[in-house]
Amino acid sequence: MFRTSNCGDLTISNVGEIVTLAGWVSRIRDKGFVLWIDLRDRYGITQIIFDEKRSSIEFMDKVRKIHREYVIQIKGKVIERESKNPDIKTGDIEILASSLDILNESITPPFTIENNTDGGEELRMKYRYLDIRRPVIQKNLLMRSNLSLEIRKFLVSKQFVEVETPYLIKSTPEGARDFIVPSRMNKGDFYALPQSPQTFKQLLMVSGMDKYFQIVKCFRDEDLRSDRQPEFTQIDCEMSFVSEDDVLNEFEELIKFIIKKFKGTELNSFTRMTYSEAIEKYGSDKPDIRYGMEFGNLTKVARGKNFKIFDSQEVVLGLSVPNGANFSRKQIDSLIEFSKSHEEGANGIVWVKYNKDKTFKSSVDKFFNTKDLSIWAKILVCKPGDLMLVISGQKTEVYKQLSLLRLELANRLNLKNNKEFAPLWITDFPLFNWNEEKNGFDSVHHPFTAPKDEDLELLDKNPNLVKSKAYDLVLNGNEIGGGSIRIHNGNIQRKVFKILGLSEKESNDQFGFLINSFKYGAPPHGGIAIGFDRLVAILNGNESIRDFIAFPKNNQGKDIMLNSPSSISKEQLEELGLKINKPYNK
RNA sequence: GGUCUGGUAGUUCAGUUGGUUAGAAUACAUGCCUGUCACGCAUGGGGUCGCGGGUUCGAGUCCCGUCCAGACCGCCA
Repeated sequence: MFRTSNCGDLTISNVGEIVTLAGWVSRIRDKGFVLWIDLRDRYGITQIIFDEKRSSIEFMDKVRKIHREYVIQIKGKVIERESKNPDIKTGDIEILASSLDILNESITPPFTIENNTDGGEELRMKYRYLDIRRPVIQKNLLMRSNLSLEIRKFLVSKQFVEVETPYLIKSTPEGARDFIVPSRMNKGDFYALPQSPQTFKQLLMVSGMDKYFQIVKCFRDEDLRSDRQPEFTQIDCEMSFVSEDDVLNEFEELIKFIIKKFKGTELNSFTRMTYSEAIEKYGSDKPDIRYGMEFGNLTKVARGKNFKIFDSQEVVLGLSVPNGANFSRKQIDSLIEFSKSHEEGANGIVWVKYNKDKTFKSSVDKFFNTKDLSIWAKILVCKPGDLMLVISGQKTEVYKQLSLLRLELANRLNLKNNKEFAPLWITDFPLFNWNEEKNGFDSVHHPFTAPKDEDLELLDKNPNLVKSKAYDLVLNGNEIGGGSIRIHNGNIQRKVFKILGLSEKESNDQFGFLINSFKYGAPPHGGIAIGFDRLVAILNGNESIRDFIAFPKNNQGKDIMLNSPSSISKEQLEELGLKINKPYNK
């Protein structure tokens, strides 16, 4: 038997027992007369003691051959420590070793295997198997495992059925780029990896599966971010005979259940906000509502006061910074600098301090008197002691700029509370947006999203104004899920494809199977997909998802441990009927 | 595709206006240490300053190119 206990097991109640432990050598503290080893495994750390008085000299010599990350097996007696360590679970005891086996040696690891490692990102990824030895990463993966288990339990209790859908599917030019897989048996043809199991889950509804879910890998060949990987995991769900409210309620319950289970927090009903409301108030379709600073529209009241900049611009928007009146000139300048530094940066920011003594001090005192500024303060819900920041310009740009400024302020003022969870539903997205480049409409969500019933007529007249039955789930300023009620009527589906610029032939080639299926009695249906990686990360107060994925890829989509992607042999290429263009043929 | 930041010891970083033998911490090795737990103390080894070119009497430092990494924009139905 390799071990009778693990390194997190033993406590004061085990004193006197003879035990065998196995694990990795985390730390060695050699005091000469006595030597301690911190033995580590997934379950914890147990201190092993080797003592000159109680062990032979030969044994001590053997012990001194051990180094960090050696895999050792220890037999010994559990004893109570003379000086205890209250910081760890096993801190009251130690093992007085009587025998030692070195199961495997280790060269010196390239970085320290500790929660506060000295290793940089790249090195950790190259030696990810060592990185995962760090308790903090193991904790993340463990949490991920538990979370997926609890989600499965919840969904199954709600009569969802997990169905696996294929990974080798058909490429469609709509939406994100596909990862492409060449077919050997059908030379010149290609599979694509799914961006999501979207069409399959809809077909499962046509099949009468009623409630489907899958915790599933999805693939998108787009550029990465700290919260975006080319392959990622979604909690993919679909339900039949449901309205928007039904889906929102069901998954609100799921998120509440998760946060209660893992964070012990009881959440109230989620805020629901239409897309246009979110833009009006926060300039973003994924606002972080943990802190206020909602926008106010000053266009009407700020114009006509001879301040030419405002008079000449489309909109004047502002927000109020809590306790901002004591900002120094330098702080305000640096905010203005920040705003300018962005690509679509603001030309300038007008600031107004609403002092504690209810006087105003502003950069536009020449143009606006106390009465004017009091009106601004009312609109921006600015209290004495706060600071108003005002931007003017072209509408969409001002919203963007002010939204960026709001996020920056939250960072600078430390307004993001990691322990707080502020979920939010965004509803009533537009169905289409205009794509200047292709001079045509794109789906905001995806082409299977149903238009609002009351907007059906607008499909023909003015697609721009059509609202959809789409919704996003936002948590602390991160989009963690999105879905919609789908089109289940072939005619409407065809019409939408047409508006998106697909010919009859193209839509039949790409989605004929789906439109056909609708002819056989498709039930009304809808669903949602929740980003599992992001959910795990955010539940742990982290916006980067890499530390919650066992083997993530880097910025360039590379796995630097495997050194992938990589070239393939001539023989493989031939077998697939592929030829690589010169510049890429290394 | 673009913008910004970085690349110096195994690792994380410092390195002034271009000027002597490129430093610190940590890791590693050796020795000491009667209760450590980020143990402590002493000693020691360890460098293609990412790579290529240029300016200069002289380049880690300045210039050009290039590669790599990270953050962001575009992109992500």
